[in-house]
Amino acid sequence: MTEPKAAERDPESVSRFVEHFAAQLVEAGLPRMPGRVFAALLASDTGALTSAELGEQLKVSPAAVSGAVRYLAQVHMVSRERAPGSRRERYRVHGDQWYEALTSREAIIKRWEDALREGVASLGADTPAGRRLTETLAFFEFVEHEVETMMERWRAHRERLFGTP
Amino acid sequence: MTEPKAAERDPESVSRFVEHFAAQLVEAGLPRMPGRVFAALLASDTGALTSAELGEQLKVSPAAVSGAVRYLAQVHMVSRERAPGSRRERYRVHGDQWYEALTSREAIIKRWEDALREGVASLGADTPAGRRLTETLAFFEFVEHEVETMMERWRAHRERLFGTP
DNA sequence: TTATAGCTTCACAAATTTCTGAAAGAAGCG
DNA sequence: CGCTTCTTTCAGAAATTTGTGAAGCTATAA
Repeated sequence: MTEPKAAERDPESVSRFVEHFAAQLVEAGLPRMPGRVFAALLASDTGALTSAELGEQLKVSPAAVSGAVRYLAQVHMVSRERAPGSRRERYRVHGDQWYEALTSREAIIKRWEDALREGVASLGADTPAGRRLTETLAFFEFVEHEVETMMERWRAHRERLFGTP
Repeated sequence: MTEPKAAERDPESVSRFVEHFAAQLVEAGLPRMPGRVFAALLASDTGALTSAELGEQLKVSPAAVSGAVRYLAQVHMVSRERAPGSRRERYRVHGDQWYEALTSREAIIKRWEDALREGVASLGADTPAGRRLTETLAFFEFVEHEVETMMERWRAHRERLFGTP
């Protein structure tokens, strides 16, 4: 073989996946750079990369990485950690953590509900439009609760599939 | 009273709700104009409006309405109907229909799954990264199924709340 | 303490997205 | 059959979003 023993990871393959998956995330509403950063983390072996590594792999400036990571941390899709005694920050995707972030999106649902309640109040609960908004509100409240129990079921299901984490 | 007997709907209140709710939709990833159009339909008494009505209420050109509606129809959030014998098109938000559109987003999930499968294949199922992707894939497959059953539960729940549709 | 590696912030340039006006295309109606 | 009314398409203007380079901060290390 001409290949060195380790480092089986073909950067090209990795990149192809990263860009492709990122594209899907973007289509689902995530801004581009956060999408790429997240995909890169997901495809990394350790599940964590430093700012520099991300910048190099994605061919973007430190500033871009910084912005993307800030976004991802804000929506709880990654966590930042700092190896004690190094000013290198590393960003990690925590399996569970981001499923929660993705599915719950609690904040968003809550805000929808608020907007709907406001609408019902100002249009009148006994008008046709008010009734429609009321039903929509009920739907979101239902979903909110369902998602919670779904995540419990997921944890059980996962353990069954992959063994206790 | 100085108010005429009907038409209790204060255009100002309606507009306030429309813009506020649309803003939430936008934040969740919907393009702006589709968001506004959808909110306007949701807040209408009949649940359906014509192109002209939408354009007037939102103060936008027919072209903008056309584009927005095309988008919404494509993702099944509204349906178009044409009163027989009029070239006026009207757009309707069908309660159930759009919940499904919102939650299922089948196409999107499917594409995520495809991208993940591709990643597992090219990174190797027995690498750490491959294992992470495999688990993520399992999560989506799980969610896909759960959403389906959730919608069944919703229909039951709704009937309990509002009576048979 | 000072030097320095590394992250962040900011102003601006580039690319993308979004809306409009104008013209072209359907479909009922006389 | 043409007229009229409505919708769609298209090119371009306007606004927004994204990413960069450079300067500024912070905290480790010497």
